Order: sequence, then C-alpha cells, then structure tokens
Amino acid sequence: MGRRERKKAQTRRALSEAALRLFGEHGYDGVTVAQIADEADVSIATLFAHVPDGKEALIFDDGAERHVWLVAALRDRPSGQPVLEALRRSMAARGPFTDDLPPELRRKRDLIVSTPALREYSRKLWIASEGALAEAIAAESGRDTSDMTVRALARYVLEIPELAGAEPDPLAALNAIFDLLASGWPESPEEA
Amino acid sequence: MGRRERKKAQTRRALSEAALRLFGEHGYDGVTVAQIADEADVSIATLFAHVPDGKEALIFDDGAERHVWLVAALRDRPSGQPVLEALRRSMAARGPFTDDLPPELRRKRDLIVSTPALREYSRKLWIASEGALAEAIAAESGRDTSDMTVRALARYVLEIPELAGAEPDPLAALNAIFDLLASGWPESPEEA
DNA sequence: CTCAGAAACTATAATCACTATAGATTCAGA
DNA sequence: TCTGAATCTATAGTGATTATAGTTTCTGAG
Repeated sequence: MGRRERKKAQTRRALSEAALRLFGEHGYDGVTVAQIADEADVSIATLFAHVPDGKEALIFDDGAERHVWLVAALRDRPSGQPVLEALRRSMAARGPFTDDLPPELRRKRDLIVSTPALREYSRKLWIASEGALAEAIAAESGRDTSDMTVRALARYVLEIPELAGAEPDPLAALNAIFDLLASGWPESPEEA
Repeated sequence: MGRRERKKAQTRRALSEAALRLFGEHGYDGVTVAQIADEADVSIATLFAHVPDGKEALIFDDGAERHVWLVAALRDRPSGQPVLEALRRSMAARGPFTDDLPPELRRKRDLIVSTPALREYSRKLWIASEGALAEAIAAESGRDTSDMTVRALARYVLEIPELAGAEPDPLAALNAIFDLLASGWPESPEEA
C-alpha cells in the first residue's frame, strides 16, 4: 500500500473519529459538517469526496459490504443445517446483538441506535444487500431468484437489526423474530 | 366548516395539485419547492407551514392515519377469521394492489413507486402505524403488546406495500408474502 | 356590530447539506 | 525526471428548510 493510499485512509479515519467524537458530545444534529471538516483539518469538499453518501455515512465503514459474511455463512453452513438457522447464528454474532465489544464500538452502536438519521442510514446499508442475499438464499434452497418469497425473506432478515437492535434484550428479540420467520404466525400463542 | 378552514384546505389542495403536476412533468428532482409555491401562488414559507415534513409530503394526504382502517378491519373481521387473513384482505384492497383506480390516482401511485424519495416517505407513513397495529394485533390474538413477535409481525405487514408494490403482479406478491408470514419459511419448496 | 386575538399568510434573511468548478499539490510509475 | 492521475483546496453556487417579524383575514365574545 503506497503512501498515497495510506494518507487517504488516514484522512478518512480522521474524519470518522472527528465525527464520532463530536456527535457524541453535541448530538448528531448539533454538529455541522463544517465543524467536522475543521476538526479533521480538511476542507468541506474533501469531506464530501470521502463520503459521497453524506453526513450520516461519516461514522460507517465504507465498502464494508455487509452481505459478504452473511452469504459466506450460508454457503459454508454444515450440511443439513437449515438456511434460516445459518442466518440466525451468523446475524447473532454481529454488532447489535453482542455486548462483547470494545467500549468505543459500543458507544458508536448506542449513538446509531439512538439517532434516527443514523439508524435509517444503517438500515439502508443492510437493505443494499438484499439482492445478494436473495440470490444466495435462492441458490441454497433450490428456488428461483425471482420468487417473491425469497426476496421477502431476504428483506425481512436484513431488517432484523433495526427491529431488534433497540430492544432491551436484542438477542432474545432476534431469536423471536427468526422463530416467526421459520414457523410462521401461530393464530393462538402457544401456552408455555 | 368555516371559511378559514375552507381556504386552508383549498391552499393545501392547490399545493398538492401543483406538486403532482410538476413532478409528473419534470420528475421529482427536476422541480424546486419554489416552483411549486409559485405554481400554487403562495409563498415558500406558507408551503412549509402546510407540509412540515417537507417536499416529499406535498403529494400525500396528511392526517390520513393509515392504520385506522387496518385496525378496524381487524376488530370487525368475521368471527373465526384468522388475524392474518383479515389483514391480507384489507391490504389487498388498497391503492398499490388494485388497478381499480381513477387514472389520476394511478399516475400518482406510479410516480411514488418510481421515485425513491417518495417511496421512502410512503414507507415512513406506513411504519408510523406500527405501534397502533401492534396493539390491535396483540388485543385480537391474546398476546402482550410488548411481545416482540407482535411488533415484528406488524412491521412486516406494514412493509408489504413497499416490498410488493413495484412487482409486475403486486397482488400475487402480496399473497405470497402473507403466506410466508402465516406459515413460515419451508426449508424446501413445495413441489406443485 | 365591533373588536381582540388567533390563524394564515408574507417577505426576508439566515443556516446547512451538498455540488460544481478550477486550480494547486503530491504521489506513482514509466 | 517527467507526465498524468489522485487528492486536496478555495470559492461560489443551489436548494431545502427554519427563524423572525410583520400584515391580512377570519372568528367568537361581548
């Protein structure tokens, strides 16, 4: 990796860190992109060159195609394991569902969950993988990609982080939702 | 209804119609709020007084609480009819799923479906009813409102318009998705 | 009928995210 | 060592949205 790329990555990191710190101190809406650019010591134009998606994208890793590991988890699952089970396990290990994180990442996650604009953008990033996930599901389950059921399942799975992420017990919520997707809605609740 | 309210409604209608016409002619991004205000012969400040949610809200009915009829359909369903069946029927009769509409409304629907910003806003309006729908579902099915399953079902149902609305056959898509929600994801597709 | 206050409207100016342009600097590779 | 591309910069927009302060227009009480 040449010096040029290194400097670029450094600038990007400076922007992320400045944004995260300032958002934490004054709230997302209490910070302007100008302040962030200043703090990172770059021009506003440079800031936008690094985050074409805008202010919300500042604290997210770019190019982190979130579907890669999901699709991989699907393809590499133990033979005989149901598709949904593989997705459940894979998802449960991700950020919103474990507290096994450095405090820095935890603060970041809390900021995202509690800020509507950031939460929405996070959802957008997840949903962007819908096509890829749908293809993988179709391939693994012998269905057609154009099957609406496949697309709906992909979408519903990818929305679990937003839906369950803010719950008191996110992991329990995730499991409840996967159960719903796997077994469907029982007209009457099962008595324990 | 006094003259004041009548005039207010008239202004609101003028804004809607101006926006819809201009969006149709030049596309959503090809029209500025200033143009719309001009066309409706009001100031920009007035425009925003009528649509505090912003440009996207211009062509949507405000205060049209979309959950009212859904909740009603749930409460008034024939006894013995499953919750999901009532929701399916009620939803199937709505705008995105029937072509039984005046051409004006159809053009509006097509504009929404084909414009990302409008589509997103439409989804936001649907999702805003999540709490109300979750309460109704909980009440009708003897579950607790805090039950994650109930919240997830409400959310998933409310997202059907966005998910199925752009399909070649929206009604078939809607039915496929309701089947998925009712019966769950079958590990292997049923052979016909 | 009238008058006081609320509601709707207006012009104006500001803020803020974001884009476009053109030029300067810095690095990579031949 | 030179050329071109990538990065960065300043500057000047555009366009949505908000704030302010003042004007007009209804409404309802007295």
